[in-house]
Amino acid sequence: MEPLSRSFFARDAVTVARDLLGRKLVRICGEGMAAGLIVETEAYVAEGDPGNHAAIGLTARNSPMFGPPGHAYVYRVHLSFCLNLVTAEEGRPEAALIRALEPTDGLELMRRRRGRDSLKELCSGPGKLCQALAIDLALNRAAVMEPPLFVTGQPEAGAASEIVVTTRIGLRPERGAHLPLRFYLARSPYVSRR
DNA sequence: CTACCGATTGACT
DNA sequence: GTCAATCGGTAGA
Repeated sequence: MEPLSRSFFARDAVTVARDLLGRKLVRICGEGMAAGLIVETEAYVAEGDPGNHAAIGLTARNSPMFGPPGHAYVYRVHLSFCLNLVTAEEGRPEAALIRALEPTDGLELMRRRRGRDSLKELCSGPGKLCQALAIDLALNRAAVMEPPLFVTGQPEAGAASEIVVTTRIGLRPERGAHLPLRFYLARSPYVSRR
């Protein structure tokens, strides 16, 4: 299936975050392919969002968010990595955080990387899926419209695509914790939290 | 240089 | 539910 191209990402983060649900995130490297369906995302927006890393202005870390859409913004938090897909337009820092996948391809590879057997423990969190797909700082700023990392497929249709909108995970109250910017597939058992 | 702290996870009560 | 691990980004002296 064809990777989604620039125009998909060149929209506001909320629209992209919702539209990513049900599509497939594919990671290819020397060890093989690992992939899963995106079942949970969050949006970080340019205006009125103190939880956005870019809310403090341009820094060395958040600079990928100020670049063109369709690229990865990968950062470390504690011992984990998080993958964001930059959206909107250059100079307007918005991104969609990938929070959980339903594992579909390369299950044994992901099990080995995670050190867990259970399907539900492979990609049910932003740090978990980065470990399962071998995503780290080496992919920061990389285009996500071509191998080794890209998104493909059509969104789920019908009842399976029912979307729940809630508040984002892990933000302190003053960082916009009340904003309805988290999205997940209502019927998926692979989301990080309910 | 130091101090603080986080868009997390896993182990434990 | 609670809490520690562990490291780099950021601000400030």
